[in-house]
Amino acid sequence: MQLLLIHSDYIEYEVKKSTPVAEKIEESFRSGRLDEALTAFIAVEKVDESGVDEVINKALTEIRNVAGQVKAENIMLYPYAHLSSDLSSPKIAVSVLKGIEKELSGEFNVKRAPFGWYKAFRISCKGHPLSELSRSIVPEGGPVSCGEAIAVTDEKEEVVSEALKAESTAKSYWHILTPDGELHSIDDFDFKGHENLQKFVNYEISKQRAVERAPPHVELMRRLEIADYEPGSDSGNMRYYPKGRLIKSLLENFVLEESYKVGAMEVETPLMYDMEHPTLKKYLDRFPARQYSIESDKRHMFLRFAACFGQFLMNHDMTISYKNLPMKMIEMTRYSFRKEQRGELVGLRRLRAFTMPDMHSLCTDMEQAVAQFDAQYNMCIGVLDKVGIKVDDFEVAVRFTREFYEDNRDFITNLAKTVEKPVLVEMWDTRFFYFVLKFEFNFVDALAKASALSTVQIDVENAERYDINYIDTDGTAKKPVILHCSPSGAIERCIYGLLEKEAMNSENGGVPMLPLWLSPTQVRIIPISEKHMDFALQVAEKLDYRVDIDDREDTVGKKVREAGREWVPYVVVVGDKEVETGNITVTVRSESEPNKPKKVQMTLEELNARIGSEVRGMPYKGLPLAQLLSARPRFL
RNA sequence: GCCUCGGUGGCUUAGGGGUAUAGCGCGUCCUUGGUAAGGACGAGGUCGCGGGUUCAAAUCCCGCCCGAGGCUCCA
Repeated sequence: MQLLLIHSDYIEYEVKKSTPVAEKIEESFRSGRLDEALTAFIAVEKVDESGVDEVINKALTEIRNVAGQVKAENIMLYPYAHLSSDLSSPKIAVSVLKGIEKELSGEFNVKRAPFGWYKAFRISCKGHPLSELSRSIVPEGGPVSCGEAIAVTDEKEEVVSEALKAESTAKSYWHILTPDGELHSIDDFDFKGHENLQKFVNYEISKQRAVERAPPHVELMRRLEIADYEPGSDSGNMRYYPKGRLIKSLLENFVLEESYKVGAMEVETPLMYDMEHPTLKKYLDRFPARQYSIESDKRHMFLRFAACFGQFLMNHDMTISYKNLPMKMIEMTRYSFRKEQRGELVGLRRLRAFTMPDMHSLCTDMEQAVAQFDAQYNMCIGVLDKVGIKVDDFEVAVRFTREFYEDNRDFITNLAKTVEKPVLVEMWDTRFFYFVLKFEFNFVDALAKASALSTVQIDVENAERYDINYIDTDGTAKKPVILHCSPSGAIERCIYGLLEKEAMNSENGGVPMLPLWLSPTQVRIIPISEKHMDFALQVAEKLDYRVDIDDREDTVGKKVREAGREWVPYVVVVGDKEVETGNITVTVRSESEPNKPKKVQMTLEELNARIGSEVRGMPYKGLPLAQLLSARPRFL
């Protein structure tokens, strides 16, 4: 069903001429008018025939919902065939319209325009934000658009699909699940000791999102010369300075390495796709709004918003045996593009072009998929932990259908046990999305805003849609269950999380810094005067990590201050004393307090060993900028 | 789409009918300094764009563009 809702000052109609399918009407029915009315233009479609009652119920939910929001007491039901090119039989259509009319007539003043007549009508749309809305309603089990294919591993409101439309009609049951397996209602749950979860719940359910200042990471990303807005591009497309590029690159490599460890094959797929491709066309014809589109000669392309497209199309062409399953594929999408609305973009939190690891696992059946889900849940915890975002820094949301829960109760409980804290649960009576089970780890920032990082979903639809098969033991082709997984979430969002975390740390009287393996400068050497430069160079030579030298003509005090502002983890001042002994005094940022630097005497070997043990197993790259600070340009 | 605020040298910013502050940064020089900003001098701006009012507009008025935040919305 296609539903177009117009909140109007008035709507009036008058029948002109009957069509062959016209319903018989009384004289009084030939014209009608309602003032201050919500008009529902309705086209009943072929697919609705498979679930008439359900479609009626969904339509009622929509209409009641909107009528409530705009405070309309009068409702005009107006059959409007032109909203769809695939109409139901007239008989069904009339029964649906009458069904809706009957249900609404108790609560509202309802009129229904006659079906099957050419009618003249006049309407005066109010023009406020809620005054014009359209909805598509599809019965469960009916064909759905291929759009869910592109569904997303990044965050809930970006899940792209028919399912999203259905979301407004989907009834969500919210709970808090504690590690003991108890499902608590949100209202009764005592959030003492779980303040972040409270914030997350407020954000997610109560939609408390107002905030009075810019997020702290925006200033930090610029001051630390990580990333910046690029006025020459579209909003939400950032530029990354050398330090930011280093951090991103290390994070990207790290997530890829972790994926290789669990057996994922890295692939690369195109950034743009043809809108006319048969598998994608239907979806894109219907919902052209959210992606960048590109005219290329005569072809009309769009930019991907995840790697699902490319990988599923690749899977479709592959020959896959049950012996190959579970089969994992990953791509570090640089970039995924989503044309988010202007006002939704913020710093590194929400972008229009972002880097997201997107891994898909093909599994033989639900049992294997659930086992994989469990393994990947734990993998995601480990990945974020090493990135520097600990279990305490995020809140877990688990979303599933009631049916899945009843079949897998212990499994779900175990998810809360694993993180040893209560998690937010969203449960649906019926499956509106392409997945039956999903989790996300949500970072709650300095302003109590939540955003999803890692996520895994069990997808039970797209193997069918993309016609992806594997050959089972008996020689027949079967459809796999597919897991979507973003082990870390968007890379930019990890950086945002780290910066926000340190901003909070700083506000609480801590000394902010990035994890050592991500710090652009790991050791800063400050020679006291020019005559100590030789020694400084020797020290730099003997250290194995990213070491730079502040050789600028400034006072020692100023250089120390600047090293602090850059969050340099180890600062070494060298002068006559060091030249004499050959040993160094190191200011250790991680053990310092504001205005109370922690200084430790050590040898170069000891410093090397100390850094080595802290960054063991993590990716490494050399300095992203000149070693001598005097040779570095300023980026802002 | 709506609301608020903003657009002045590379950055941050003051001011506001008579073409303009200051700090940082940058350059030159002095200082060769031991853990959170040493000093002096200098270069650098048609005050977002277009129109209007005026003897005179960066300043007032109108329109537009761009940015930040919020709201709303979001296949």
